[in-house]
Amino acid sequence: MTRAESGRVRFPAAERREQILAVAADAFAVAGFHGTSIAEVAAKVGVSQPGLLHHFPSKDALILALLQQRDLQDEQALAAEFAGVDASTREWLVAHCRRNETQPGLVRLFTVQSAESLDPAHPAHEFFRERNRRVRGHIVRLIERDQETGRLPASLDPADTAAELVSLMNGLQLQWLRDPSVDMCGIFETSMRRLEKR
Amino acid sequence: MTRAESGRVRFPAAERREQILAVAADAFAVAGFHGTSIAEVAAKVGVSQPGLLHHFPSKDALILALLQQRDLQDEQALAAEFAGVDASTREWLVAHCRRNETQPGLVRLFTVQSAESLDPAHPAHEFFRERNRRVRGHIVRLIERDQETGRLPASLDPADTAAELVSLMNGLQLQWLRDPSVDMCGIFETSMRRLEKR
DNA sequence: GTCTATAAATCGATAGAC
DNA sequence: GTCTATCGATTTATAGAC
Repeated sequence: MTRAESGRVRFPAAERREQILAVAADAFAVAGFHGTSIAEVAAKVGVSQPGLLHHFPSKDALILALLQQRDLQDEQALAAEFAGVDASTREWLVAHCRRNETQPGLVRLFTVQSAESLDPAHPAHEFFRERNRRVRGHIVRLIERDQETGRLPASLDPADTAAELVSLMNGLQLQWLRDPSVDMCGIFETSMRRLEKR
Repeated sequence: MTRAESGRVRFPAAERREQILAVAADAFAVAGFHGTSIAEVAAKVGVSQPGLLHHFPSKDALILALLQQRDLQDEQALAAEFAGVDASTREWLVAHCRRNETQPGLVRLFTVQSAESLDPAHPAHEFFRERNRRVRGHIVRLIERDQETGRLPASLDPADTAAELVSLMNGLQLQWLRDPSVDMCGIFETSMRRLEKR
């Protein structure tokens, strides 16, 4: 294995990018950013390491593109599912959870990277800061609307409750990844119904 | 900087070990296992890299010793605080939280390593599996005792509730590390009081 | 679009002197 | 208990050919 044919199996750039992102998603989800080498990703894709860097200029650019793409995809998929539906906070979050239950790889990617990115030197540090801000803001609005319609008690502090719900969801994901027998969404829904009771 | 004096500033083994563990705790908490090099830890301690490896035979041994020591220390400190006290689940867990609030470095170490150790190849994979099992088991017993004394509703499922409380605590830690303005323990206590009602 | 070749740095770990 | 020296493997990234 050295030369013979070289530059074999060419793909359109867009397609090759998707292949790389798919393999990188698994790798970063399992071993984290520093535990994954782009050479290892390239090998699994079936391309040389410089071949990979032709599509993504650096390792930092790769993981950032990966997280942004997957986050956007997931957000849009769920938004489409709830287009025009007047869902309660519980319905919306439980649906999100059920969706997560079908894609453990994606959950693991974001759980691992979320913790790793606490480091200001991590390439996705700002990405996760902003993402967290956005998610909490969204939930705050859901809660406030539920309070107006009486679906949630007015006594709840929207900001604190949003922080609690995000925390519970993130923590349950970690528990579930470590032990899949944990009823992630069942426990979350039980907790949300307790919130609804006066 | 080369030779001149060499082997300077000797320390008793026990003391040097503690110095190494202290520096390693910060490093692994910030950059994770793969993001930290033992040479970097050694330099901050003021010892050569082989000098460090004299006290811990490998990088794996270092982080494992670190996690076990810190976990044991923390567990004993809190156990001493509650010696002979008949604390409720809420009191016990909130006290744990308040203690955590005073040591963000330790919280960060365990939060980051907990996620990173989802990888079966991580040196602390089994450590965190076992630790999680133990912690949840302990909380299950606290809940069952509170149910017997009527401090918690008998309708709660102890195992699911323990998983929920551990998840909420872990998730809040992540939120708090990312944004220290989050009222980690206040939110946790509010959630626990909601559990007690009804 | 993909490769080979290689640079330049860093990694964990060992050997052996003091 | 600590060091220097060094091995061997691995890392990200670039240069340049096809």
